[in-house]
Amino acid sequence: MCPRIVTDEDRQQRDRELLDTALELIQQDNLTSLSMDKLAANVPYSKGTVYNHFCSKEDLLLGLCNCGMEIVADLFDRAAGIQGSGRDHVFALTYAYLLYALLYRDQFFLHVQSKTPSLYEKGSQERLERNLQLEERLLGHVLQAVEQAITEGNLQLKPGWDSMQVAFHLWASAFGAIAVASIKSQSPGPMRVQFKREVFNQMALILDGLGWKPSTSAWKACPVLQQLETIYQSELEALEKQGISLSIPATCSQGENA
Amino acid sequence: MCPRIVTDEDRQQRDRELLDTALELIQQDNLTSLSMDKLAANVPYSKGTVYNHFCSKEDLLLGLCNCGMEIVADLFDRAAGIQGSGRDHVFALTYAYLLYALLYRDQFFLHVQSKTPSLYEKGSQERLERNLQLEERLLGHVLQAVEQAITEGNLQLKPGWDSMQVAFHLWASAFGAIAVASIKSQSPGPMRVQFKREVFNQMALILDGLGWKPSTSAWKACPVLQQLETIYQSELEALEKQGISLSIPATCSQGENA
DNA sequence: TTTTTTCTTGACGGTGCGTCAATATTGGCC
DNA sequence: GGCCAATATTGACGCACCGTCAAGAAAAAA
Repeated sequence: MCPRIVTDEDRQQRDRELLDTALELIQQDNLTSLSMDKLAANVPYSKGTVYNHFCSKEDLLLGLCNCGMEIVADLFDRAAGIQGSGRDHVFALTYAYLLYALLYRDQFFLHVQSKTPSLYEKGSQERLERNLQLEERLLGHVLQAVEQAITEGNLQLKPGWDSMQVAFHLWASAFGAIAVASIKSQSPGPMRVQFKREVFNQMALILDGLGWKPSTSAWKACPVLQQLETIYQSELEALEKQGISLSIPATCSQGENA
Repeated sequence: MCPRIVTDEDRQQRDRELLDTALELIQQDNLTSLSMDKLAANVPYSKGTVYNHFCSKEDLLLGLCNCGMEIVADLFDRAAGIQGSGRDHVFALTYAYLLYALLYRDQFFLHVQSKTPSLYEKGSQERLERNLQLEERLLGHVLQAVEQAITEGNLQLKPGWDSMQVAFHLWASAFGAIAVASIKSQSPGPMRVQFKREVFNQMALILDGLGWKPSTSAWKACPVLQQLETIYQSELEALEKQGISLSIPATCSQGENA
């Protein structure tokens, strides 16, 4: 139809088209059932052309992962816009990340896989770089919240620590809690804990451990939750359609160890 | 060779033989390169017989995951045997889990995957049950440390909390930190944090957040580390052979927020 | 020895990944 | 317009992998 004139917009647009179709296929079935042939069959291009955009299946997965990280970046951007303390912003980021994990579970776990040799060894240079960029951008939001708390005077770094370390701990802790919550709430076995609620409790524990003031109980009353339910209204509605509600923080058991 | 007499020991023994060969193949290459044909080719049985033991590839992976969990269970058993406070035991369990993740990375991540529909929907009933049993056993060790701390008087549960919740947070936090550490220390991108060391810092943060006494600095001096290096001597040597050292806790930056 | 039961085998169908020679499309040139 | 070169597209092909199953082998029973 239109060869030779693909070098710019066209290419980007078809990239998106392919990724969007792939995402649809994932949502219809699941990630493991996605195949390059299936993608090619559901798109007005042939397999060869698909391989012109993604050098391997792993590269496609990397593309989907990056797609997801862009969604998170957008959620984080909105979280950064709320009115509130550094601690409020940590809460907002956690909320956003949990929202993402519940809405896009496959892509959430792709984020881990993208760091694994089996993926990144077969991804294109271009997409790997984008992956690092996006990671940087996400971590930047966390760092910003940490530094806000420091300038507010609510957080004093312990000797030998820097903000990056703090950001790392916040990230790792949120990831762990959300991963376990996301897994446990959809797998067989005993369900002894309200996992989604515990995500926020865990962040509170970390913050308390860091000596990050004010203490946890502030979350209950503060108007951040209402702000969040406003800025994430469409995402929350999408979640409700899937039968999942996220009315956790209001009933969050609080750790009042001032 | 010997049909009809397979109903008991024979079957178990071949199960192990198959799993052991599969583990060898994984260590030679990697998890993704493992295939049922390859396994059958490296074993004195045919593919059909392999499928007599594992109803699908996913079932084999589940078997490998269980294998790994048994290793962890063994490490945890040894950790439970050390002399020390509840906090020391948490430290020891963290140490053991990190050791496991570094030595058997693929199996560590299989533990997550085993909770994902794409795996557990195709696993055999038998192996799924065993998986839950093992999970129970591992969590039991964490619970035990929590309850030891409570009876010692070092940990007082906040109102509305129970030991299971505490164990969940310890587990999720350790998992997150170790996962991120394991991933980041073997993938491209900036390396701004000594990830392995931070695993212990993160646990300290959680403990501090829980109000779990005594405060963190105790780890540095306590004789637990020496005990650990004794009971995990062979594992540490195996790790060194791979060029990874685990001399972290001694230089662990301590959070002294009593 | 023969029959029956149990276990093993590997060839086969179906699917997925990635390649590449053949084909189609377009821009430039005469 | 007609022709050439450069580029994009196609889908059939080779290879690997998963899971099955009819045919066959081995042991126990008769």
